[in-house]
Amino acid sequence: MKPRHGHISENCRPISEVLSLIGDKWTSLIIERLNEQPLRFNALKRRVDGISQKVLTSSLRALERDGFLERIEHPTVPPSVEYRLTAFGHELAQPLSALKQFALANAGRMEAARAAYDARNSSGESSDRRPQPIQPATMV
Amino acid sequence: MKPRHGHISENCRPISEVLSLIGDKWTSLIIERLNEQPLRFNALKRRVDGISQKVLTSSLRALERDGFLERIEHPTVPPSVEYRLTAFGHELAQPLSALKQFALANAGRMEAARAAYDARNSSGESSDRRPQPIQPATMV
DNA sequence: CGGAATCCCAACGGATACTG
DNA sequence: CAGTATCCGTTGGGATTCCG
Repeated sequence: MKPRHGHISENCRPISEVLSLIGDKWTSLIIERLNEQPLRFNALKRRVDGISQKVLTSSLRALERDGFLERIEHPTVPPSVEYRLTAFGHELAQPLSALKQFALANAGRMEAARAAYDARNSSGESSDRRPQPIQPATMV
Repeated sequence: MKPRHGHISENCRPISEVLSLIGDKWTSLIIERLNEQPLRFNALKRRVDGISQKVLTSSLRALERDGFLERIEHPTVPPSVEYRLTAFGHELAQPLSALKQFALANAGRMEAARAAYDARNSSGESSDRRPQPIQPATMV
């Protein structure tokens, strides 16, 4: 995808580039699926439930551009296009998988921490820091 | 930060949550800095060059909410607030660091792949954004 | 089937300005 | 020092339509 992360100082660039690539809503899921097996466009789309055609296309292009996957066009009728991770892509999938393992293993802790935080601060909030109805902070 | 990633199918949720937290422009850099040592607000801001106070604040809040860091307010004058990763936060820093190592080790390959891709379809433009101007500053 | 092209809006995030 | 509050441009990405 695009370098959503604007200008970043020299040394942070690589990590920022990778994160701007995989840190979006869908790309990590795409990599997971393709790390299992090569897939055709619509097969992949079906397995990444909820993704739009537009976003899938642009995500695939971005991954292809950075060398993480290859797009193989079969000259058949109707058209058939296969996407598969390159060796480089499978390498990327590893640290990404580690992050996923962490996430799965600690989902409970995160949720608990959130619940505690939200209980601590004002009343119930679930997902986000919002405009926040300002409150008489301290003093029960 | 915010769950920028909308609704995602059940089993992918944890990874999407983590990525929506750290996958933004700045959070991973914040975690890196705090993984080295606890820092006060402005010290941290100085070390994450270019970040705005608003974004730093909201990022810190998000990390605090998920239990990855703690905010320690010292009742001094002038005010002094220390941010430090929790044990949980240091755990998160590990897979994140692995990703960074991958990024650093393969920055060249990515750039080469991009150059090759862009050369290949240099019919005016690639499907995505060009590289961006960069500024000098601090580390990763 | 595998896209490209458009439209559109909510959000991310930068730049001030102000405060305890 | 460590934040809040706002205004506002930019971008991500969903929905829809059209094409080879």
